[in-house]
Amino acid sequence: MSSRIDTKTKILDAAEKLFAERGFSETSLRLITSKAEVNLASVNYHFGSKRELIRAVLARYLDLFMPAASNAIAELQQQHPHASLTDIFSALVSPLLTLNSIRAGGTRTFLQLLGRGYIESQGHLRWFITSHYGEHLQSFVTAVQASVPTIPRADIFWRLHFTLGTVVFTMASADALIDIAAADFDEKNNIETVIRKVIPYIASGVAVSA
Amino acid sequence: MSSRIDTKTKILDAAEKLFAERGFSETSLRLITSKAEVNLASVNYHFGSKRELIRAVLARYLDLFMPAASNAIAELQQQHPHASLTDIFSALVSPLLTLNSIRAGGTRTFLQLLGRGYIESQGHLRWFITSHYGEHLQSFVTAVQASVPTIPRADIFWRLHFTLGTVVFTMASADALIDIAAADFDEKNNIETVIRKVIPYIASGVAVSA
DNA sequence: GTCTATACTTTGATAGAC
DNA sequence: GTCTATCAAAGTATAGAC
Repeated sequence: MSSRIDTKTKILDAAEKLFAERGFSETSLRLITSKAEVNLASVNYHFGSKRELIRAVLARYLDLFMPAASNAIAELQQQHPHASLTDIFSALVSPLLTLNSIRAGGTRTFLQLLGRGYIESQGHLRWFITSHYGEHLQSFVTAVQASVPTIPRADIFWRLHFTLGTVVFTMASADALIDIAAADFDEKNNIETVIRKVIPYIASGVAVSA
Repeated sequence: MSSRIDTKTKILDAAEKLFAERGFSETSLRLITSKAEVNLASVNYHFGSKRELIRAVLARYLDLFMPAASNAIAELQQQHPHASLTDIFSALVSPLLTLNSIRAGGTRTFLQLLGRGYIESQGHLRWFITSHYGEHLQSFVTAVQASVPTIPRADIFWRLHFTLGTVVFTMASADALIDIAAADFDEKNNIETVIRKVIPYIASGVAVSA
């Protein structure tokens, strides 16, 4: 019985599925609460607003992914003190794919939500992530800096944001791109093959000598 | 007197300014029509819907930029039959900056609108652009393919979409990034310096041998 | 052909009873 | 914690004036 799950979780589960499928603005609270079989007003009671609900949906994934990611970076640095950029980016793949064991399609859902959220939210999500997961992010940035010591810090700042854009945009439109690649080039892709394609692109861009 | 401008243009001017400042979903039609000093219903009369208005605002820029861009590519290919990827991307800078002569801050406004629109619109804008400006896009893709003949077509497809993500996301958040770079690295940037930073990144990523 | 007044529908949010 | 009722704001649609 789904009624054994508490209301808050029922809302999060329904919202996550609908947000990933339809985007945030196209998903009404009434649709979420009807799918979740809870009362409309319970969203406001448990989360305060739709914006906070979006954050909460993402936080469930970020709370798993961020520590796993910075652990993976730390392990990499222990075993390979001079890890390459490609090594660093590749180290994030396993924590990403682990999300599939939490929920079916977890990796895809998380990256789509992150992509859509990062842009639709007009900077609110950027603030939320940097303030809540700043330490994890910093360990990643430090690892990148160590791997390309000749690149000025300011350049690394810009290029990591270029990289964020590449990843976030690609993941937000991953379904459409996979369909197009299948139709035009007869390629069978999934979220993991797309991740594997993007790593050489971003590693090359971050390391380029201007 | 602003009343000498026709209603359609008054709506487009007001909408463009507000969309670039606040984003699409944060800008109501009532705000647009009150700034434009026209009746609310005139948006529906002239454009049919808010979505169509967004398209029309972008189309004013795309109608200028797309032919200018494909002309610039054609000229480059005549003068440098073996132009590099960096040459090709750099050739787009001048058409972009020309938009500043149409309207103050035209380049910045266009790229922000394109960035925000491309993601918020859930694929509708992708369809609109490829169907209305497909020939111009194709001449660009062909030039890229010629400059990196050893890269498979499918890889170029993916990497050009990675590039689109990089550019679109960066431009959509350009104001915030410029502010952060000023605070953290004492850098003074504007939209042109950001464009100059992104070119080596994307040129390197598209050309990388996987 | 254009424009305006007005009303319809959906949405996020909230107050108050239980 | 949950529910009903209700609100204000937003996108949309239409009838009718000019």
